[in-house]
Amino acid sequence: MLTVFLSKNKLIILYGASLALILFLLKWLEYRFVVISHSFEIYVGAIAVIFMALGIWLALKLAKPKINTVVVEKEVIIEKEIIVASGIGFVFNEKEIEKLGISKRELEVLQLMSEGFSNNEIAEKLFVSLNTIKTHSSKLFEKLDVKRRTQAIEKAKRLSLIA
Amino acid sequence: MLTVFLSKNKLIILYGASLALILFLLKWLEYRFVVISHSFEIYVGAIAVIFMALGIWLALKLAKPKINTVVVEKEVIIEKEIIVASGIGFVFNEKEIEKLGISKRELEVLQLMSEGFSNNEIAEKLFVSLNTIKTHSSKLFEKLDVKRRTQAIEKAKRLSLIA
DNA sequence: TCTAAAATCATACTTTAGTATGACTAAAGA
DNA sequence: TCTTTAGTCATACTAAAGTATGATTTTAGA
Repeated sequence: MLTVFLSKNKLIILYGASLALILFLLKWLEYRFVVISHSFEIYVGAIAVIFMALGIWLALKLAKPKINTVVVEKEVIIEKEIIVASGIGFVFNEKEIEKLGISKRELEVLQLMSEGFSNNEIAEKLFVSLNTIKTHSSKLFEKLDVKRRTQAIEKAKRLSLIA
Repeated sequence: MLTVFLSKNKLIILYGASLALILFLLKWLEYRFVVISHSFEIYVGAIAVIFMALGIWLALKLAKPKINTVVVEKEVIIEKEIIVASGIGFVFNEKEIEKLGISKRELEVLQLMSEGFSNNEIAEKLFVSLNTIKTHSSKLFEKLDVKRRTQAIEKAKRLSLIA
């Protein structure tokens, strides 16, 4: 019971502990700096920096962007190409994506590739390392059974995997 | 000139202004609270909260835009215009091709690039050397004002330079 | 709780891609 | 005829892209 609670709220507990630690640290800093004259600004600045960093960290940690793939299965009589050409909207070929076993992250990379971004630029955009993008693209090429990114783009567009 | 600068850096200026405002506010708060005894904690707490909020706001503002791939399914009625538009024939944007000064050979290379062929494969197909293809593609990138073949493909398709 | 898939990153390496520069030829115009 | 342009090719680079392999960490499911 307790262990379940612990594991389930691991993240929250971690945050609480972090906060407590920081508060303790701040209290200590307060007593250290308050005696030294003209250190008030430094103390306040430190707090500002620490909490801003904490805020940024929290936001980035908690606000994980997820791809909302809304599946609406309806009768589609007309072929994709015609729909695209008529500019009504783009229909992702989710069946094919699933069939090929392409993950969300891989799809993101594929999309950015098709927009002309380099691996480095994609890495920056997704806040991951270059190596990660290379790994993603390699797996992508395997799944798509292609050898190059240009081929991947061509095939992905043809199969309506990406816009 | 100045207005262009202002409009281009609107966001950055806004951030700067916000920061200045907050600093001003904090200074005021400092003088208000510092005289009142035992308000030190309140002041520090306020700073912590404000800067944490600022951090969260900043992170959310600057973080990666969520990719919401929403599948929109609409009832599509087949019409003559749509079928015609759907590609019985592709209309090349010859004006743009001429405007950019792209030669026939370069256009051939561009087309093959977009089909996913490597420089080597293109060279074989056109019965020329790899270096020739590299020269063509380099000139092509200059004329298209791009850095990579994937960008070239994206732009060329967007401008209907190729099918 | 245990596990498998997904995502991350690294190191080391090979292969393509792309740049810079210069040279040669053929064709088309002024 | 002279000049320009397109097309060809080479050498020598630098910069990306892609492969192989292994490791770690999340995340989601059974």
